[in-house]
Amino acid sequence: MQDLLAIMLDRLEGVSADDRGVFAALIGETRVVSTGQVLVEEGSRPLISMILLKGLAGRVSILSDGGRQISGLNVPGEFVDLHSLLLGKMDHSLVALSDVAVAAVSHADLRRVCETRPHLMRALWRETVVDGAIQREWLSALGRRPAVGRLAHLFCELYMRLEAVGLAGDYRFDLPLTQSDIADMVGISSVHVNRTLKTLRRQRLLEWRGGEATVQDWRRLARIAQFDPNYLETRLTTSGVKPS
Amino acid sequence: MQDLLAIMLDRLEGVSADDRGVFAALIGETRVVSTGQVLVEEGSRPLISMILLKGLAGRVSILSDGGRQISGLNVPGEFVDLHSLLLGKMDHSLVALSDVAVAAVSHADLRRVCETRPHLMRALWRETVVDGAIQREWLSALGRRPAVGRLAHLFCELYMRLEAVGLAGDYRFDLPLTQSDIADMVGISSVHVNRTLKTLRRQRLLEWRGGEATVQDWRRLARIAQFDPNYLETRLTTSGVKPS
DNA sequence: CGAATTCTTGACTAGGTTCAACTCCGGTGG
DNA sequence: CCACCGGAGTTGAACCTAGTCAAGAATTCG
Repeated sequence: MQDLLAIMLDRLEGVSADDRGVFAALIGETRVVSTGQVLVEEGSRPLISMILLKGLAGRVSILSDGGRQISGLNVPGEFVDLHSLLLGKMDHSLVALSDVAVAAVSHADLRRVCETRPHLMRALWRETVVDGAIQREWLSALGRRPAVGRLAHLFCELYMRLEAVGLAGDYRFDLPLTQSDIADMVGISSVHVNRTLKTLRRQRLLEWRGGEATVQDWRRLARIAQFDPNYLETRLTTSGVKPS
Repeated sequence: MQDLLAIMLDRLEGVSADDRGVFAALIGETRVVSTGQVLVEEGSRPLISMILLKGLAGRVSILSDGGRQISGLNVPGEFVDLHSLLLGKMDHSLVALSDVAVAAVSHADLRRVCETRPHLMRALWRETVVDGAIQREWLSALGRRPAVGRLAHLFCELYMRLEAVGLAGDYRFDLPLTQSDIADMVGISSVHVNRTLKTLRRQRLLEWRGGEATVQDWRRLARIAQFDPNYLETRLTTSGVKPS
């Protein structure tokens, strides 16, 4: 968990060791939250932002007809709600999709430090912008890919993001979510997620059982997904090997 | 067009008159671009960012199967590609969806000014974050709303965004796009856009002909859209009346 | 005025939803 | 230790929303 903080710090681009130290000193208490709990409530006005150290957190919007959309997923080493530093009210909730650990940074501290450390501010800005790039890719998935493509794409993306922080390798990673969670990310029904996973399994592209996912054929999976890692590359510069 | 620059400057939050002046001085030549032309190419590494002064610009991603997704739309008074200041390669293209005018700001200038003017940098950061909030809302639309809801939502959003910069009022606004453009924004086929618009027209909720849109019944349209303006509010503080 | 988009509509198809039942699993308490 | 419980996963059948293909009407543009 501590190494994830290190990875996160390491990823801040163009920040001097000095600035990095100052930022590291702002990171507060670690909090552990269990599956299903709300980290930040829609409509609230947070005074802190959180760095995810363990588990998976999702951005959840509830529509007025009861529909649930998960508009983003965070993996360890990422800020979950850095944007709340700039925005007033939260336009969505943040929910622990698995058991989670987070570290808090107060907005007051962040603001103060940003005043005098432009490179640090820039690096934080960049984090939110990378987030945006991922969101755009999700938009293309929801708008223009069929169910198989959406699932395939999600698994490709998750593999690369987790691999970049050392939580995946050898085409395997933990994914302690329910099929309903996935359904709400890719915008299809949970029943259809189930059926679609079955076809991926039958084609020996992807296994996902007991919370562990295995990509059996990256090449073909990426093709079905129309996966182009370009949008992630920016964040993967610290990473080692990437799948081809 | 000049007033749009003024509006844009005015919207930068928490920026002193001094900083505002410095920023205004960076704004360069105006360029006019006609419908369908590419403003920024996917894969390029821009050295400038552009402020939209007139017309509509779209973020366009082309999938490897030829599908087109428009993952965002800019209205006058917004930066179209401010995020390119932080990211390396463009992960999508920017296209003039109508005849357009843009003003350029060089990245070198922006970087220089950001070094010494944290409040200005913060305001720019905020612009990109508001952009992200809109993207999230689009995600919910694509993931969890049926075709009518998506169209209704898009028209509600556009009305409010245009109204905020004085380009809409009295429930009318110019929308010089094709039905295909809309189709690629909301992730349905253009044929279905056509049919869906027809039902909205028949229900006397929305008219859109000859490039001009009229919301005939805001209340009901917003209900169908499950439109909650919360996510835009942040940007509407400068605006006058808002629809109820 | 002619050509090219764009819009409109119909008929058919396909992908995904819904509802409902049944299974599988981990946990919990008797 | 086992019986029970609840949540998650699996499957089938009927239905429906939206996609595709194709052709004709209406606009726009040169």
